[in-house]
Amino acid sequence: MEAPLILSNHDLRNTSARLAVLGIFQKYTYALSHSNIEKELQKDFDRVTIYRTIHSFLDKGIVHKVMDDSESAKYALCVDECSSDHHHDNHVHFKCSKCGNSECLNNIQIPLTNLPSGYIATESNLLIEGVCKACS
Amino acid sequence: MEAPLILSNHDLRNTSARLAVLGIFQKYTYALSHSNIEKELQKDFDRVTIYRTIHSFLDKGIVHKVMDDSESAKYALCVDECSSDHHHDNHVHFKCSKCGNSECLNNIQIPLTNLPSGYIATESNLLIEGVCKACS
DNA sequence: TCATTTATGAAACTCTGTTGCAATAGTAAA
DNA sequence: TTTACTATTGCAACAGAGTTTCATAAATGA
Ligand SMILES: [Mn+2]
Ligand SMILES: [Mn+2]
Ligand SMILES: [Zn+2]
Ligand SMILES: [Zn+2]
Repeated sequence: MEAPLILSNHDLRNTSARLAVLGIFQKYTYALSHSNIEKELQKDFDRVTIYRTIHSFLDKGIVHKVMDDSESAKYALCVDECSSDHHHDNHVHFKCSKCGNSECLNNIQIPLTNLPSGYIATESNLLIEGVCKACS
Repeated sequence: MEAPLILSNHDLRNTSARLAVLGIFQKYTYALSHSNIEKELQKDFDRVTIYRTIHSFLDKGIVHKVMDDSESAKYALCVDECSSDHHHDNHVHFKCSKCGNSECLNNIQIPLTNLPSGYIATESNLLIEGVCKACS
């Protein structure tokens, strides 16, 4: 979908910072951190603006957080129709130990796990590490 | 096992900082961050010493990193015989959204997942969020 | 006890992320 | 198109996590 339409569909104003950041997310197939995005941007937006842009995308369901054992948070585009109310990101994340990239395996569901009695699951998050298709 | 023995078994010198930090890990059933440990310590050790202590425990296989969507890294004692060479921590981690604690469910194995061709898994990490036994 | 090696404390630093506030830009209605 | 309103931006200042360097202190084994 076109970036300006994505923004208005998610009740966000069409600003140049948001269009630029969204364009970068669309360009890459793996999860990006704040610093990845900052380096990739042509025009210099303020660091804080980039943080706020990521937050608004997260809040409106344009991106989701990708867990990773790295120090800084990473984010990737949501594929399904996500909204402020609900994220549909029950897929597996794969981190390649060669290239370091984390990607969403959108077609692979996280298996249900039998928990001990007394534990109630509401969300789950599976990160698999290894070697990705491009690196193997 | 006694703390001094654990240290020498893992080729670490018996220092007061390490004994104190190890004692704190043994006291809690959930994963701890650097700042959790710092607050819990009676004697004031330097922040850097605590960081270095955690690193040496991680390196020698006394603790393992516990993934969590929180900002700072958390660590918990290894149960099996872990070493510098290999961590045996293929268990599930459970984060309670009420108390905020992350614990190791050492008896629950992470299920194997069918990856697309070209992907090779070497490690996996499953974080389940919900309500823990104590809070439910 | 002594020599050697490893650990610690202190200071300075980097990187990530947040907050408050004044200036600016987007939007929808006139 | 112009206006008015509100959301967004840039800037500065801040807080927290984690690292590096180096001189001093403590642990270990001889
Ligand atoms: Mn994803
Ligand atoms: Mn664990
Ligand atoms: Zn790769
Ligand atoms: Zn709980």
